[in-house]
Amino acid sequence: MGNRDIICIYNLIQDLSWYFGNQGFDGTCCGDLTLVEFTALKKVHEKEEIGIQEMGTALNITKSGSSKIIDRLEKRGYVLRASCSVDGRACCVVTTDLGIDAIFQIEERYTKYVGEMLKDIDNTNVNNIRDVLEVLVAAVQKKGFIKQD
Amino acid sequence: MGNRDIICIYNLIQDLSWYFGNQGFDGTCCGDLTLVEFTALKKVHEKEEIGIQEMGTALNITKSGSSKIIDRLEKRGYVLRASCSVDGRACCVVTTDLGIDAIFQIEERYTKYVGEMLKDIDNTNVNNIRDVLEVLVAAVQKKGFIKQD
DNA sequence: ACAAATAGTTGACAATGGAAACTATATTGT
DNA sequence: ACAATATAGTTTCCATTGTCAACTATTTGT
Repeated sequence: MGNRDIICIYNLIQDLSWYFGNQGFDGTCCGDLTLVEFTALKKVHEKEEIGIQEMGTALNITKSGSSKIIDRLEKRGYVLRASCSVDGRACCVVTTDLGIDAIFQIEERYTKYVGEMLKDIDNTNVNNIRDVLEVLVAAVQKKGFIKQD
Repeated sequence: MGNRDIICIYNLIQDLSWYFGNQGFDGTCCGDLTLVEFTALKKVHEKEEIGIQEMGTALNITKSGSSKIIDRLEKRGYVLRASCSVDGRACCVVTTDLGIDAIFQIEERYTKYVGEMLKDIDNTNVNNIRDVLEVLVAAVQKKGFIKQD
């Protein structure tokens, strides 16, 4: 496994990420949400219910930051802070119907973009792309966030 | 080409991007630089010399933002604003040796991370990963930043 | 029951990037 | 050639955002 290949892979991932990261948008990124807000919303939806701190950990954000992101989502009516039946200190954040709608709409927009992006690629290769991305995401999730040294 | 595949691919790219984007770091992301600063530095290096506005366009940032990012890089001694021989209004931003060093060091750190991440994957598959990422990056660059509507 | 730990909130703060006004140089039209 | 306009970059003002640390309210351990 040549080191050059790895450097190359790293650079490609970073290039790709730029387009799907904070700066990769003209105008608003995700409807009326920022990328962090949208990512948080998706995470809430994925987990069905989630605590504030758990949310922060999942997104690599402090619990204080996480609390404020949930504030913003709640203000727009996309999530609710339900109280947790087993622990009086904790929140169970859950998505509302409006929140689920928002996810679908934003996903649709992105999917349109990705679809156009890949329109000249045939089925077999699209499957290969999906498989490779699955491997990469699994690997990166297993390894966790990039630590300082 | 099923729509489900596309949604899936989109979600995977976004997941992957999170780890290589702004939030995907514990502590500082790129030595003493932020991700935007590092990306800008790499772009200057790649282009040999680049104007402030061109930089902004490449990164999808306003020229005002771009100017400030270059300020920060110049303050650390990583780039220089040279005057442009053909246009007295323009800057030719160029990297210094210190800047090139910084790129190498940061790249090394990331490469170590990616190498560990992929250590259980054999050569053939690593090549496949590289090829797929090349296709994706080419496609996304061709399509450009995600527009509103 | 009391001390320590934990979940979440809040206020103060620093960093960052955009909009718009500004300076200086280039280009264009007559 | 010269006035008008366009363009590259800078700067000021501003809103947004996320962190730190202090705080409240529960829960857990002994």
